Amino acid sequence: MAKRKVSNPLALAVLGLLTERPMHPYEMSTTLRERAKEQSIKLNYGSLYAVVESLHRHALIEVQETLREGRRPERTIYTITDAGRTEFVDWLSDLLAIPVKEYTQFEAALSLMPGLPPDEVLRLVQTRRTRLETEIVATDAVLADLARQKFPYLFVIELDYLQEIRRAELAFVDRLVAGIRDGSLEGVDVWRRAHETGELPTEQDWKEAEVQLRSVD
Amino acid sequence: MAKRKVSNPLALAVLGLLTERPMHPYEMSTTLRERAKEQSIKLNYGSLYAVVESLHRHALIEVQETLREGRRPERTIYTITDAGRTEFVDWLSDLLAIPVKEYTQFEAALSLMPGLPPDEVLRLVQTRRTRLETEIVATDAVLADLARQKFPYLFVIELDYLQEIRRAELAFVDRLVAGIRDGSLEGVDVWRRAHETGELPTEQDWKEAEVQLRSVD
DNA sequence: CCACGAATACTCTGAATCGTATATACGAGG
DNA sequence: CCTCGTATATACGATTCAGAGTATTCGTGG
Repeated sequence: MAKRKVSNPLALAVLGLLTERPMHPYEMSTTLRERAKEQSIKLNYGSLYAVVESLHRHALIEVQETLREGRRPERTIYTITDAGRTEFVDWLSDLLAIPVKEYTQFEAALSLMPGLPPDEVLRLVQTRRTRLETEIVATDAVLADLARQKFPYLFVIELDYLQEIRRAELAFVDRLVAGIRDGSLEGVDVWRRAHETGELPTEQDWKEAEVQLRSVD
Repeated sequence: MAKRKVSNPLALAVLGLLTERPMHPYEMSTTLRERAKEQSIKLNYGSLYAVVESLHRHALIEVQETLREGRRPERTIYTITDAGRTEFVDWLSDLLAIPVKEYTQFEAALSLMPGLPPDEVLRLVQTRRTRLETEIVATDAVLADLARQKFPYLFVIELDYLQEIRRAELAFVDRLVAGIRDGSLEGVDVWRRAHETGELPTEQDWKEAEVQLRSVD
């Protein structure tokens, strides 16, 4: 997976849009919004204009024309170049075929979780559980509505993916809640005691785990 | 979830470490590495020093002493302040209790997927499937090894979470593969034809879907 | 039919973040 | 003696972000 000149996924979306037809940046942003791609691709003006400029610098897109209606700011309309089309296909293919490690906030939180006492964590993840479930139900309703309207599922498949992931997280959280509650989570006792007495896994313990852990990278 | 003065999760990890004992930045980085937290929290020098400086600016940590051994670069040893301890607990609690939307590359790719023809996508996600499975098996082996050594699962719980998520993705990919292959994926026909004739969902179609989709935000 | 607040259509800025390269010291191994 | 690996950072350009700033146009209630 070679390094890309422009690496923001928003740039991939821009290339995708320009594959359909020429557009100016603001139109890209509204189109993405309309199609709910904002859900899956982070969009903000600052980034959009920067990304477009960068694509232009790297000759993946080019200016078709710039025009002005009334006294509004100029609009610069871009088209995609052949290099751009190639990059789009190549990049998208990579993303589909090669899993890349992503860092989520929750993962970070889990790895620092022992910094809070178990009963506190229990309360917190129970809250998370509730919220997750609410989100899942809401999105399910939307998907059902769309299905009723015969809107092709294919174009909102990323929502379905999201749901699958959320459900998995929900399952994980449920296990965690149960594990803390009934003490079946291996290590809760140590954990609880640590927050009473201050005892934590020693550097020695880590040394012994390190060999295995290293291989995860 | 109020905005934090320092928002990089690496900063949370730094606070966590300084809760245990005073450290200098380089030691933080090696400790995180040793504990495989690098797996779950993105770490690079540039960010680490910047983040420490920022924490310092905001009085969440303070300099304990700076010392020099021989003619090596100086080491600046930091301690956590009361404000820092509070921030740590507060921030970590937030992350555990409140699900936040994260944008993954694969989600972006899925949402742009119709830009490639279905049979190409089939090939690509099959590749992904294989790689995912390999990763899952490898990490399972590591976890099993650690269990055999009686290393407390609690301290690598984030790996277990990762696995759960990966398995969910695998299940999703499997459904996708099957759906394209046997045509049961709603819309494949339209999709395939689009890549032969250029027909895509109209702006009108999107307009109709928009009401529902908007509510997902 | 007009005023004025809301929405539309953009641009700009400063700060945070990233990746990567570099400086420099020291100890160990060949 | 030379080279590597570990130790302890700093430098720096490019990217990314959040949100403020600035015009225009639209919608609506008086």
